[in-house]
Formats: sequence, C-alpha cells, structure tokens
Amino acid sequence: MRLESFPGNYETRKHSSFQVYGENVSITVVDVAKKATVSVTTVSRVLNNQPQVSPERRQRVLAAMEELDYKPNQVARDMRRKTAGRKTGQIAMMLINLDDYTMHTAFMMQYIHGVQQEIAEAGQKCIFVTWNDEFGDDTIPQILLDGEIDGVVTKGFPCTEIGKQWLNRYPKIILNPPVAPPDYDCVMVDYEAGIRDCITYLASLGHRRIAFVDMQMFHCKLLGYRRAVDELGLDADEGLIQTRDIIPPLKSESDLDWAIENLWSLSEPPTAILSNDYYCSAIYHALAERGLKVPDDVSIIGYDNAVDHCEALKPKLTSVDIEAVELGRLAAKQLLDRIRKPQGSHRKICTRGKIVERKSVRKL
Amino acid sequence: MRLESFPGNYETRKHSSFQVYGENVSITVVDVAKKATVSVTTVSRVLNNQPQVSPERRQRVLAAMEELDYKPNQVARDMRRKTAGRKTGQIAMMLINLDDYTMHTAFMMQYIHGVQQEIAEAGQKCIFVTWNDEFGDDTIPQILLDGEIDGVVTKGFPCTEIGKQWLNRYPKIILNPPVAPPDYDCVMVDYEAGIRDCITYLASLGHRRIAFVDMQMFHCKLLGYRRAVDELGLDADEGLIQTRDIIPPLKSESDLDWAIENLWSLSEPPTAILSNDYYCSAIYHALAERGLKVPDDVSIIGYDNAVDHCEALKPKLTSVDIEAVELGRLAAKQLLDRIRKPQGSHRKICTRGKIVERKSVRKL
DNA sequence: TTGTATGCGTTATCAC
DNA sequence: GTGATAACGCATACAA
Repeated sequence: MRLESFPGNYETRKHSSFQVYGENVSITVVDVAKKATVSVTTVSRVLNNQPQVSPERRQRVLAAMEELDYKPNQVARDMRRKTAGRKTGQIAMMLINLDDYTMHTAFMMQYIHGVQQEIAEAGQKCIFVTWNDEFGDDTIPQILLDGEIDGVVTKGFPCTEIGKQWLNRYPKIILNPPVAPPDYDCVMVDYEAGIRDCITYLASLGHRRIAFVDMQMFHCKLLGYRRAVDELGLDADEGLIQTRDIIPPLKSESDLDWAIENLWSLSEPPTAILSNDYYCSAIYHALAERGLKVPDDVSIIGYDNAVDHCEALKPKLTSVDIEAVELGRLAAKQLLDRIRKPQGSHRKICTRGKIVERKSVRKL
Repeated sequence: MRLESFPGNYETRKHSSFQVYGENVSITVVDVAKKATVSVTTVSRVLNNQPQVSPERRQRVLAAMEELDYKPNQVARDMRRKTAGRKTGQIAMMLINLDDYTMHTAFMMQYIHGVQQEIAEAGQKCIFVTWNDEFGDDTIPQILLDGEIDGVVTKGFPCTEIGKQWLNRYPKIILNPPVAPPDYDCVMVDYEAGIRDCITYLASLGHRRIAFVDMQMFHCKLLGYRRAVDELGLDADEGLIQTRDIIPPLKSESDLDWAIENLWSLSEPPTAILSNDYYCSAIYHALAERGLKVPDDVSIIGYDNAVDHCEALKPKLTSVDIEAVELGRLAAKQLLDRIRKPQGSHRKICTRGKIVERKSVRKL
C-alpha cells in the first residue's frame, strides 16, 4: 500500500495497524488520516465536532472511520484533556461509612442508579467507591488520591481529618444527609413537605384526627405534621403524637404496642396513623391484637415506600415514595453544575416525594 | 536553580513545575528525577516497585517524591498500560435490564459493595453502569465501546444482538443469574444447599413435618427440600408442599391464605414452614387469622434475610442470608482471575448462605 | 544497576 | 481551512 497522495508524513511511526505488532493493533487517528488522505489534525477536528472542517473532508474522514471501525482511545483523550487542565470526565459515587442498616436498604441502589443515569447521559463515567473510616487512612481509594475525577457524589461523610481533607479537594454533593451540613451542596428529601402532603391527602379523604408515630429522625417530619394540622385546622391533640427517640441502628426495635395503647386510651382515638414503613408493620400487629382492622377501623400511611415490604403487608401499605432515583439524578446534575462553576453559594435541593396509593387508607 | 550535577538532559521540556504555565502545574516524574538527581527511568522503576534500583537511589527518589508531593498521573499511566497491550485496571459493574423489583431490592447494593471492595483491594477501579435494552442501541455506554475496561461483572443480561456482542468482547462474570447459562462464568447462590441447611436446622430442633411454601423461582429450592427431607427421613408428605407459579414481577401477589388453608386441612399440619421473607409476611397474616401463633404453634423460616423486613415482623423472622456481599466479592475475584487467564473452562461458583436466627423458630 | 531515547494516541499551537 | 509538529506524563527497549 503506497501512500503518495497522502499529505501527512508519518515515517516516524513505528507501526501501523496494517502490520501486526505484538497482538494489540488498534486503529488510531493516524490510520484514519491515511485512509481519508487528510492530516491527523483534521481527523481530530472531526472527532471533536469542530466547525472549521469542509463538509467534503469531514465526509471523507467519517467514511474512513466507519470503514476502519475506528474507536477513539478514550484513555489517551482523557490524558490530553486532563493535562490540558480540563476535566477527566469521571466522577465518583462514594458510599462512606455505610452502616449495616444502610447496606441492607434498597434506597442506596436507587440513588446510585439515578446518579449513574445522569452521569452517563452527560457522557461521563461514574466510578463507584465504598469506604469506611475504620479501614484506616492507608486504604483511601487510589482514585481519590490520583485526582482522576472531577467531582464526588457522596452518601455519608468521613469522620477522620484525613478523610475530610481528601474529600475537600473535590467539588462534591452530599446525598440526603440526616442533617443538612452548612457550606456544602446537598440534595435531600424534604420530609416536612412529604408529611404535609400526607396530611393533606388524609384530610381530603375526611380524616381529622391523624396520629403521628415515629421513633427515629422524625423532627422534620413532626414539624411538617404540626404545620399541616395547623393550616388545615385539624384536631391538634398532642396525644396524637407518639414518639420515642432511639439510636439509629436500632431500627430493629419494632415494638409499638405502647403507641397504640396510648392512642386508644384517648377519649377519641385517631382515624388515621402516619409512620415509617417498617414501623407500620409493628403497628399492624398491635392493631390486630386489639381487634382493629386496617383500613376499616384505622387508615395507615407509611413513609419511604419500601416496595417489597409495603406490598407484603396485608392490606398493602400506602406509602410516600421519596423518589430516590430522582434524588440521585438531581445530585449528579448539581455536581456537574458545580464542576462547571466551582464558585457560587452552596445550594440545597429538596424533593418532596409522592404518595403511592395501596390498600391501607380509606375515605371516611 | 542550576542543574549541573543532574544526569538527565531535559532541555526539550518546555515547562517545569517551577514556572507557572497556564494554571495546571503538576509535578511529574521529570521533576522528581531532577530533585533526586537521577533519571526518569529510575523514578519510574521506583514507582513500579521494580527491584533493580539501588537502595540508596530509591531512598533519594522517595524523598524527592515526598518533598515535591508528587502524585502519579494515573491517566497517563493507564494510557501506557493500555497501549502496551496490558490492562487498564478498570472493570465495569453492570446492571442490565434491572426491573423495578430488582431496583427496589437491597441485594443489589450488597453485590455492588462486595464487587467494589474486592476490586479496590486489587488496586483497580470499578466503574458502575446501568443499562436497559429499551434505551436503544445508540445509548450503549461509551465505556463498553471504548474498550477502556478489562472486564465486566454483570447482573442481568442484554437481550439484543448488539448488546450481547459488546458484552462478549470482554471477560465477564454473571452475578447470580436465575438460571445458570452454559458457557459463562458465574457466581450464584446455591439455593438448594441453603434450603437443605434450613431443613437440617429445623430437624435438629425436632421438627419432622416441615412445609414448603413458595410462588416464584422455587425449583432449586424444592429440590433441596425434597433431598433433605429424604436424607433426614422426615415426613415426606406431598401435601406439605404448597406452591404456585407466578410471573416474577408479581411478587406483590402476597395472598397465601390458600396455602395455609391447605396445610391446615391436612390430617396432621406442619410444625414449621419454609418460605421467602416477603411471603412470610402473608403467612404470618394468614396464621393470625386462624388464631395460630408464631412460633408457639408453628415455626417459620424465611429466605433472603431482607433485614429491615425480617426485623419489622412480629416475631422477628429467622431467615437465610444469601451473603450477597460475599457473592459480589467472589464475582470480582473470579473476574480478576479470568482476566489474567482468559482461557480455561468456565466455572460456576456457589455460596450456600447462612441462617440468621431471630424469633420465629422454636425447639419442639 | 543506570540512563537515553522513543513511543503511546490525542490535542493544541502556530504557520501556511 | 488545513497541516506539521510539539507536547502530555509515563514506561520500556536498548545501550552503557
């Protein structure tokens, strides 16, 4: 194959894709340039959709690419880009200090899915990393040390100084933290609004005495409850609020007989109960022991929409879906924004969730 | 800063880290070489832990790295590696055609965690990708097309021809497929063994009439049931087997009254029931309606150990944990093996799970 | 054991 | 519009 009509001079090239060299022969811009009788520069321009290429030549290049089944070497591109002070096109999805409870929760999966989707649509890559403080500082993921990524979406936060330091090197978004940290971008569920939606929903079905039962991280929710009850002019009986504060990992503490006991000691018991999906299971149980039927005697509405669980209960539990996939997407979207524009004040984005109707609520 | 005593000649280098060039000045091997008064080659060798460097020089290099706070440019290394026909050090964790059910399941999270851990420990990176056939072929993740990865751990399998093609370009491990595909490496839960363990466990507590209730993908489990009952000489009453086959996404079909009905029509009802975690919820309910108490009247044992769910039930459900994290680790480990040794017959690795004791089983 | 020189695939610069 | 060429940061034949 002679190359007379071909403008570039690539004599220095030690091998072309036409001669087998080792075993990993790959088609490069040089090969495409040869085939299309243009320079590598032109090929690169076509590759990057730059305007200053004549339609005719662009065609030739595209045809050559097609014919040779050319695939750009992403790693090489990344290198040029990165060293040109640009971005690597990689972001990390970090799960830091995941406790066993979170580990067994389906939300995480949805968060990750959402993040990945959004990142992929932006043509970037999502590198997945889990890390715990107890692993020790010498196990900090290489990727974070390398600076190979443009930013981080993190669920959880490192507690060690060193951990904080490396995380702080990057633009980052905190995914649904239990409490919103100041000076960070984060994306979170607006539990308050979600609960208000629940109350509004129940009120629209004629419920006026709605109980609030919870044992964990319920302060936002309780706020929403109080506001909604107030705004809608429902019965604001403090006896309808049954809470206990337990330490997070003890979600397994599922006995809620005391709550039902208290509620049904009221002169007028509630017609509806609001709680968390998993607590609802205990509530069903406690109600059954008293001979109370759901939803005939009491309506129940859960929070989190743990689908398997809600569907497994009898009757199936109506619950508030926090839309975790969407939350993941929002986090990724905001991260990409932040990477583009590192300055600017921090933002907190909230989603309010959506009620998924099943069989545990009835119209009065 | 004069460089007399320095062996290399880097006059061609257009900028060093000592002069600001643009804004992205980074320390490179050249800088380290200068500082340590050695050649880049030596620096590179130290970087790669190659033996043929004198301790004294190695020391100098390490000191220089430390002093300059040198961070290798991973992208550049990747490029060399890749183009040298070696590996990229990246593997992909793919979730293909995830249905809504799987999406809401906590296992996935654990699989991913396990895979990531193992990959990280091997010093590699795990890129996370989700993809569905319905997205269309033009949305195939760039990363798979680029050939930037060494292999794939996949949960799920593409149905389109094109999808299969790109997946087939890589060494891959299938993660717990519903049925073991021939000619593929895979890692899966040995449901049969898990069920046998359950039966053995129940038998050790004195149970001889154990019911098997399931509605989905239960054939392996049923096999395990039959074998164990046979081997242990327990009551092999076909009436104890209550199954119906439903279409997978309909796991929400949670009514199992018919099963309990049938079971308690037997001349001698079972003393223990074996099922899936979520079905157990319906079983609890059906039993309660008949006034039967768990575990006093019947022992119940679930499968999958959906922690939240098991802990939410009353009494808390004893269940078989499939050890999904471990499964993920095994998958990653096997993938790394396969990448190193592309030839060789395909392997199926099984894990048998572990019984997590809670409150739903009692000794007879 | 150590250093020189060159290549990896792509893009940026600059001259035409 | 187009092309020649020098980087990018690292690794490695080959020479010493």
